[in-house]
Amino acid sequence: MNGEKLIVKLADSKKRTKCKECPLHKLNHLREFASDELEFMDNFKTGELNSDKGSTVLVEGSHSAHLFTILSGWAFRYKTLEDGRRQILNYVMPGDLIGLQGSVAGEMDHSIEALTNVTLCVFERDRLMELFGKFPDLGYDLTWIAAREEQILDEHLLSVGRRNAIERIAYLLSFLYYKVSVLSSDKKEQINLPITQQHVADTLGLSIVHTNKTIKKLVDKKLVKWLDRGCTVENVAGLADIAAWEPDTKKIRPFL
Amino acid sequence: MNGEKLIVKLADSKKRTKCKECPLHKLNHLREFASDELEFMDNFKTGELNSDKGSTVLVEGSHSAHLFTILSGWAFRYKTLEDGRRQILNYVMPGDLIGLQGSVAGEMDHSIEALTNVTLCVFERDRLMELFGKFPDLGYDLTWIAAREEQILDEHLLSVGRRNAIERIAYLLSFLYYKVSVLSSDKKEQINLPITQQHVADTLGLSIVHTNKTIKKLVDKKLVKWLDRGCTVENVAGLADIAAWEPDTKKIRPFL
DNA sequence: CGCGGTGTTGACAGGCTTCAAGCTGTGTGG
DNA sequence: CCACACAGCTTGAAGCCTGTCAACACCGCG
Repeated sequence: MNGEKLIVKLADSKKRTKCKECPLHKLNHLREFASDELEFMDNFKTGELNSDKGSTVLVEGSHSAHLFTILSGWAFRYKTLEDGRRQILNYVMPGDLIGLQGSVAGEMDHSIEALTNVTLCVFERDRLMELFGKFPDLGYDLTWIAAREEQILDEHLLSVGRRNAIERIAYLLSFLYYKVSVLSSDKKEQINLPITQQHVADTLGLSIVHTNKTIKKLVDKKLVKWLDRGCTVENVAGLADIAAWEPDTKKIRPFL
Repeated sequence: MNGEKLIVKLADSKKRTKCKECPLHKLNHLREFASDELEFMDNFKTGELNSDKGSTVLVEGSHSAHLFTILSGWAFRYKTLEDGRRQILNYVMPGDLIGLQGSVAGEMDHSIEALTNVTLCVFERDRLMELFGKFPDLGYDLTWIAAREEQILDEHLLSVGRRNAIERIAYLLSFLYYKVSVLSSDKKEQINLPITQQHVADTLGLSIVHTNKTIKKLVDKKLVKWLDRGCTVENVAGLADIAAWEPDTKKIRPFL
């Protein structure tokens, strides 16, 4: 459990990037916008937000009036029990939407913490109905996004419920590898995951000690390397094999 | 794991209930439809389907062209690993929607099995875009439903990842209790859950033996009774207390 | 320099799984 | 009407996977 800072600052509004110039559009796994959609989004967007590494972006129980899309950086969603036991639910990175539950259910039932410095795109939830009314395609995309998140949670639940320690870790690392890999255009580049072993443990329902010893087995098999505060995947296929898991290869996905 | 029958039969079309006369509207936790919405839904609905207890309603990997709402009966969503280990993801009962993932992602990534005899309402997924176009409110509801399911999966993941055996079982039984309780108007009636200990084990990532021994502890504390193929909850508050869980008390929810 | 976050390792305990056997009730067929 | 099979529930024993406790090494940082 990290010492939780609540440092969230509004970015200089002058630095606000126009949706038209959104760097995420360069990524070829995200669907294209029609020009009127883009115009609406630019208006729907009310600003940007920066969160420092380690800070809490959204707190469980808050009544946030916002929706966010990650522009840069990593974060993770998590819940805790009264006595402090923490369960990481999923990881979010550029192009991912957060806060939909708060917008729809009225209250966040999980928190979000920044793994690295993070820049967020802020949307007004009050205008969500307008989005559904004027741009049915975007409304459909929102449902798509929610259903996709559900699919991922299904897979995580299968892992935590039925895979053993080494299978779980192999699953998580290959899952994250594939999730990040679509974000970098340079395929040669080594992919580094900015997580600690504590994060792995809290994602998979394991203790930190056992996680450490199990990761060591994967390192010995030369499937991954563990560096300071992070790991690099050396053999994804080997990992996916241990986990008996195959990634979703569908390319294009919607985003807001 | 049950011997899987694949008996799914189309109900006699004469028996089709009009959406206007849908028995689910009597339930006061479901939101009301506007009359034009109701008319559209009646048209959107293409028929009804009956599934026998124990049969598989939807199979992982299938490209179903349908969406379903449960009219009566219980079922559960699950995934399996190659070697047969099974993880139950969630339970569905009257008013719940299934098949959204198949509609949105193109392919089901989990299966659904009937716990009791089940009657389903069938919708054409081809007309989903029409729904979003003509009835933004219904589109919003769909997103709401998907986000709500996500919320439940978050809670399950927390349980399986971080709660111990007795907490997990206490959580699951009180969760199911609250989920069913809104369905019966008669509050005095004892609530019976038509699941076996094997289902409990497969939902919570436990072995059947340990599940049995842990349930015995709850029975000894007079929190539940276990009957033949099912259990009755005697003290929900006691269960929720063990699990350190509080149910979502929000009343009204959308449905299709 | 000292401190806190992170990773590493060993010893030990215990929660949970596996194996195995038996019990009960229900349904089916001769 | 009884034999038999089968599904679900119980119970005991043995052992492993995983958690807890404890100590230490490393490193960046105030």
